[in-house]
Amino acid sequence: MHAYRTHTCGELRKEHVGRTVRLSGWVNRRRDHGGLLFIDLRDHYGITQCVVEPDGKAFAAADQARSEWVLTLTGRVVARTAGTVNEDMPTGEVEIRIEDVSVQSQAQELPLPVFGDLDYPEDTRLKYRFLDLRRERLHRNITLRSRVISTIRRRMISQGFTEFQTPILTASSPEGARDFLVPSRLHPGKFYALPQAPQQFKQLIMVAGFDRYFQIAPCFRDEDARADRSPGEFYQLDLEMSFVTQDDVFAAVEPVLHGTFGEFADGRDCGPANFPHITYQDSMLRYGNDKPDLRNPLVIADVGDVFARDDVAFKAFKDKTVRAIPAPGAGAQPRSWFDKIDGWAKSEMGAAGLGYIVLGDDGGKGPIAKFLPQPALEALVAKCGLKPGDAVFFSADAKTERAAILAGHTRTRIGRDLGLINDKEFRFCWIVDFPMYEWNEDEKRIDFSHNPFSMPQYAREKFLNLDKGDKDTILGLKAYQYDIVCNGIELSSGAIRNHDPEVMLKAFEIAGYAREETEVKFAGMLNAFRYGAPPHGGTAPGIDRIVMLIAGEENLREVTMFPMNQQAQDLMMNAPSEVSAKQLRELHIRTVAPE
RNA sequence: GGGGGCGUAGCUCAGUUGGUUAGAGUGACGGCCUGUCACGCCGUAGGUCGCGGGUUCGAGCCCCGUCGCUCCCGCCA
Repeated sequence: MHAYRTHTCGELRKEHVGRTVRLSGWVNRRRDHGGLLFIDLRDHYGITQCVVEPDGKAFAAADQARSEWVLTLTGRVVARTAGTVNEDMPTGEVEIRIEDVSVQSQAQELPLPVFGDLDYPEDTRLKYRFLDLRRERLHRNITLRSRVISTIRRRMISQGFTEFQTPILTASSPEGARDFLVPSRLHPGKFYALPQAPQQFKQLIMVAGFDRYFQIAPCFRDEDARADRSPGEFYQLDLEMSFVTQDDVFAAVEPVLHGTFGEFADGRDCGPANFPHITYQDSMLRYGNDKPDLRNPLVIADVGDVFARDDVAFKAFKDKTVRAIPAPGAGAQPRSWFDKIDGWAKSEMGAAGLGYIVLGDDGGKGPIAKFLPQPALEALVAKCGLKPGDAVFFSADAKTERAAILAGHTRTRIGRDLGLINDKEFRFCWIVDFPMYEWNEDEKRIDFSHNPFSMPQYAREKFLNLDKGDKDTILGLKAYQYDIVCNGIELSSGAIRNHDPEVMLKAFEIAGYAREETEVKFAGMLNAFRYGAPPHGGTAPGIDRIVMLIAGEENLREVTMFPMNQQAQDLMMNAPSEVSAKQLRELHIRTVAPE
């Protein structure tokens, strides 16, 4: 007989009755009846009830065992009598009569119980991650993650993509997020950077003629965390294709994502196989962000012109962008509901507040209703598609973008509050036509608004002839830049790339990088483009976010095996940590305490 | 860097208007129990109420500061 097990804890059924078997696992639960001792033994595969009576020779040893001890139990499989069968367990028709107990490992009193599904504090869960991972929810999520990655690989390969690895130690690049730096021992004062994404490498792979690349790629960005943004590191399904238009990329990615979600949907509706296209501009207006949750039926309307009317005397909204967020049926909500929404906008969103109007059968009610005479109210109702019993909130700001963003948050808040969001569906869309540049008000200059390597949607000759005086034209330029969004989560960002060295130098010049500087910073890629570069493009869906959505979780930590906390610390491994003076000397590094 | 929430037993939480010795469940330990599967019953131990200061006759509760966790804003090509 094997030293540890003949079967797993999830394996035994009626047909095994009579066999002598050996199981190993953790004590999930112990029930002591004095005259009868039950031990539920758990491993990766399941749980099996084991039982021993006081006159059995194994009783004394079994009686010692406590939660989470690791035991090897040997005994005969017996059928449970009618009435003692547990129909909730796959192994519930049988149990093991314990004849021999071998203690492999003991456990101290647990800081985090494995049994049960209570919530525990995040820092405890992170410090004792190995215990949390034993619990059903995380164990299931992490296993799901593996299956999702496995199916993605299979789908990519079957579509003719080839997986390659790219360097982890590379060069820092300007633009984009803050880099993680690694000091060089051999080159004093110089640093490697961990890749924010294998962006340049995958483009070089296209220049190298490999045609269709993908990788489950680790990416590193030193930016502050969010629930859907892990601190430090995350994984992308990085992919790139040669000789493709934007539509070719869409056609390649849609079946992979839609198919993967469908495979694990478990009854949830994944929407159409071809994702609808929404322009960036439309998305900002109608949904108040560039990652709309299309499960939410609310649509924002621009109503600045209503408040600009001569017969409307509400000064606070004059000369401002005003966006209206409908709240269908909210007329039935108590006054406190409206106050709560308004208070939320003030405290959490830093807004001046949200005006609102409730539509009765005989006109509008609410703090600002009196400023709208009947014709203005009718115009508002028509624009927002309101009916009696509905309410409408207003987000107003002198800055259009601020008004739009507040409206977006409000749309989300109201959609959730009113229970309008169906959590049994996935709604995908492409956000297209992102602006190439944006105005940086703080530093009074033009910045790339997204990926600096994207191809502008503008004729080559005209683009090369742009100069500083064409600011309006430049800020109006769109790029072949697109995102995939699912249920309000940005899953993917991609572009048709700029493979023309002259256009690329010009693109950087517009964003304030001298030609010489661009030549140095992107020497490898620019140089490559001068030796025959195919038109190419791609995208990079976030693996962690895909798994999070499929698992129905709201936080990436629930689908990450060993996550860091919001302050980018690993509480289990104690990272980051101090290093020895010798290590620092070797790296030519001296630390300076913050002020 | 800024804002919101939380912090009481190993763990999950309650704790009224500021008022006697800070409670419950769970876990741990001991005892009883032959069919449980969140077993049940009895008992014992377990507390710097995150930390520091203040107000008060009196602070878990009020005020100020600080630390930790978390969510959000900034940031994230």
